[in-house]
Amino acid sequence: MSQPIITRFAPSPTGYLHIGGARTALFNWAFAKSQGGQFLLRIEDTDKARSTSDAIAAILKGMDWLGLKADAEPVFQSKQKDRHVEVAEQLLANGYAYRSFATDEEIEEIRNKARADGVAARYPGRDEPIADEFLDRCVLRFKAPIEGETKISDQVQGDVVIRNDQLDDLVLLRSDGSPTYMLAVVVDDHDMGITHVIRGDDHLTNCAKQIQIYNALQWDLPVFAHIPLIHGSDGAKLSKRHGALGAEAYKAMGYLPEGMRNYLAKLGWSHGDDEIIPTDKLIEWFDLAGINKAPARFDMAKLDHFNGHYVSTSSDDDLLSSLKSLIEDNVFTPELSYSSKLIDLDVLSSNLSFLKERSKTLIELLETAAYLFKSVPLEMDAKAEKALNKDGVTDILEGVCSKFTDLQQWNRDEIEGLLKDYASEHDLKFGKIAPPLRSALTGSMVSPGIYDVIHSLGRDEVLKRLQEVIKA
RNA sequence: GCCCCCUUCGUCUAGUGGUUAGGACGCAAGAUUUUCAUUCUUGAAACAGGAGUUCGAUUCUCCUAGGGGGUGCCA
Repeated sequence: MSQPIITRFAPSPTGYLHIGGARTALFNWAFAKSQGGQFLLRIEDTDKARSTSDAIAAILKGMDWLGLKADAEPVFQSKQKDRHVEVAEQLLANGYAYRSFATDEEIEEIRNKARADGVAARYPGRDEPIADEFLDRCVLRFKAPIEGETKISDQVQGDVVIRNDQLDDLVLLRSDGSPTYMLAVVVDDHDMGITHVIRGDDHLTNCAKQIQIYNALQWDLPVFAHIPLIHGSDGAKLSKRHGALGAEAYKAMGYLPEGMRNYLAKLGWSHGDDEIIPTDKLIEWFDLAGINKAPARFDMAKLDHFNGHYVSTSSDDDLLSSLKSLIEDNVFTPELSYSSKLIDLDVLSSNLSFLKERSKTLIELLETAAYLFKSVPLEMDAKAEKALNKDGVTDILEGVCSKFTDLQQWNRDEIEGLLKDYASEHDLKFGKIAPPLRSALTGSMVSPGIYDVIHSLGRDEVLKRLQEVIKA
């Protein structure tokens, strides 16, 4: 039996779960699932000054929304401190680390000199012991090899070779005794039995340093896969300006986790020409070989396209629960033109079949459904007003109104038949009667199909809205 | 500065020495239609540049340019 695959997503809790992090998490999750392995979550909070509990909560919520469930409780790196220190001391005992002290000015001088020489920095204490008086102010540095080179065998980047003289003596333990990220990742990945490290390629150079630590510890290396970063639409680093929002923000904008997953999966990974990749296919198809080496740009228009697909193909039940969750959050005030308090979930639920076909996001869907929750007198926009002011409109509305009153069965087919009959009886083109009806019923010239509108409103409301316009 | 990575239509990508360089989003035009959206059809649109290697390069090598990352007692 082969060794089970274990991956992890290891965000630092200094902000929300942004789009790049979400994709890294998705890749780790998809890879683990595709291999029948486990996906773990580790919160890298070794920098206590920058870590916040709000960020932890946001990341957890984001993961949850995206449907990326870890196979175990999250590991908090800060809680592994003792183990990190233990490993650091082992490194010191074996001659792979040294205590170092230098003032900020001295450090800067050392770096400037190293930079001028084109090599990485080395620090006091490396070759001779540090004076006793400084011992309590020392950091513990890794004594990185100077000769030779370090090779990263990366599943995405291929073999990347970096000369050892380019890799500096990083800090393992800060002067207050706390472990740094560089030490902690190595120890935690090892202790958690991580077999595949899939992360952003901003860690590529660091990876070489980490490999040196693995070697000093005589630990086996995990498989590395450094994926390119996501850029904004202008090619620059992703920022708030172009979509580097938290996962929660995408939920608020009406995106579905499925749509997000599909879009994110396609951003930097491909499976031939396949575009629509539902989650079960993603799990079936995902592989490291399909990951692209070039960075990708974030494109909202394509996200919309994928999302629209999932909105219109989701079952009404699934859609309703997403809608409920969105409405409960009540975070879309600026997105929606009316108060979410007016939304009647039962009404919404029974009309999802035609609403979902024309919406790319849930917000769009709710916007399309707005006419359902308005009450007379309706606010008319300019174009609707115009359609109602044409000659003969009142006659048409009155005629249709009385027909509606007598209609036996209030269903779509009957309504369609009624309207068509009315049109032919009065020798009117359908284009003459639909616009004023649409205006009177929705206050707008843009709406779902007129039969759906009429049917969804119900007889009472239809008559009420028509009469309101007729008497005006 | 030094080190590392990247470069196919506007965008996401397929491609792995010989293809009319394919698909998707978006865009344009047309069809359908009661509006909008959908759907359908059609169209415009790419191998960053330069040297090699080769009978033949989008594909292999090198250089240049551009972009990104690293170079922290951040992760």
